[in-house]
Amino acid sequence: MNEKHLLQIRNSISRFVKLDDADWALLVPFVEERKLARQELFAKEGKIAQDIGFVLDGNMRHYYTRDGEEKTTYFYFEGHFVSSYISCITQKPSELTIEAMTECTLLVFRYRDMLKLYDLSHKWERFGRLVAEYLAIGLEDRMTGLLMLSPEERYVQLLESNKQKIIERIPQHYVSSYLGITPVSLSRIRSRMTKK
Amino acid sequence: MNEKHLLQIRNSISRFVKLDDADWALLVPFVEERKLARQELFAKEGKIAQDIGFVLDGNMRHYYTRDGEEKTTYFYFEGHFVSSYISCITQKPSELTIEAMTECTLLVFRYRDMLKLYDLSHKWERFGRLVAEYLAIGLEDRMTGLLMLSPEERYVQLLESNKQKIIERIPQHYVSSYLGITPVSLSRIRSRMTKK
DNA sequence: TCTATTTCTTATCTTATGTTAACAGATCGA
DNA sequence: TCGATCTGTTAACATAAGATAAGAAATAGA
Repeated sequence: MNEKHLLQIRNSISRFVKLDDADWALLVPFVEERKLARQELFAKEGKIAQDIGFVLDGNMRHYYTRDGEEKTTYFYFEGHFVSSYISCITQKPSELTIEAMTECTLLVFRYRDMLKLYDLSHKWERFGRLVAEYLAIGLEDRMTGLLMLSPEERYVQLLESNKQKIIERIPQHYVSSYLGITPVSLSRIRSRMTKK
Repeated sequence: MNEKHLLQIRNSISRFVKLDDADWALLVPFVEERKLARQELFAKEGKIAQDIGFVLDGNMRHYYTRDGEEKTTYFYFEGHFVSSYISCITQKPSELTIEAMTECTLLVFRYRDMLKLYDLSHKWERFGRLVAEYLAIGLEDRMTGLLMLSPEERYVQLLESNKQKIIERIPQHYVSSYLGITPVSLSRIRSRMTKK
């Protein structure tokens, strides 16, 4: 196991809770490295998700399928966790699919092992709470944007946010899906904005 | 303190974690009953939220203000918790206001007391995790509806959900706000549907 | 009870979005 | 390298939503 990679995930976890070596040692045995080829899936609609990933390198997206069409609603970049988290915590079949958009390197552990840590350790339980809270904060923010802003305002908000990677590295028809509009409509919004 | 009311909140908490009497005794001293008049506020935009409420009786709504207009995005009914939760956990000023739509009876405790319980007890920490996960599940569901469904489909989904109370007891212009559309547009959707 | 306010519907007009299609340019993979 | 695929733009048309206003019905509160 690559020590440098382990250090990266440890640092990311430490943003939620301060881990001493003993806490950390509880997780390490469960972590393994995994490579995904472009277009390979990390989670699949209809299957109960088991894995939590940490992106060391590459980009991923998740999408829902509706009327045979893929609606991409989230992106994952290096240094962030990736999972069909709702499926993990509910233990119901995932409604979303997670796909590698580029070749990816991940560190992966199983959610059921995380549950063991929750049982073993108050500190890991706290980590679980803080992760869920972090997720809720992001979702709330996203939802209020959808309820209160026009598509054009949402695009401007995305431009002005700290999510430049989405604009820079993601094909536009996925970005439009993220904003809840069609690719054609996003193209028009962009063209209207440059004319001003 | 009304024992019957305490039992109600204890039962609601027990849906997340099984509490023995000792666990329960940790929270009880912090709980007090509060009445709100119609239109009285439970949380206010710009203020850091401190309180977690449990609705014993009455209806509440929360709204965001934008361009001087109130956008109502959530409702609270008897038997459910009410809070500007994001403001509590981030300790940043609330972006939303919570208002009693009818006269309300609540049980209330402070979030900072809940944080004490998190520190004291692994089991209460777990409760915090499960509550945050529950919140995330609800938000994810709401968000995907907004991204993937048309306003009309969202209205149908609401009709078919277990949220009938929203349709039955809430003025239509608040429901339209919850769906992310104008009252006029909701009225048209309803009229289109009855003609079919 | 009576009045003021709130709630809901309907109409008109404007505008943005969805849909479909055509095309050009970029990128991928053999 | 070359052809196939992917990506983004633009156009034309249909449709639905937003804005505004007017009026009817329901409700609240004195």
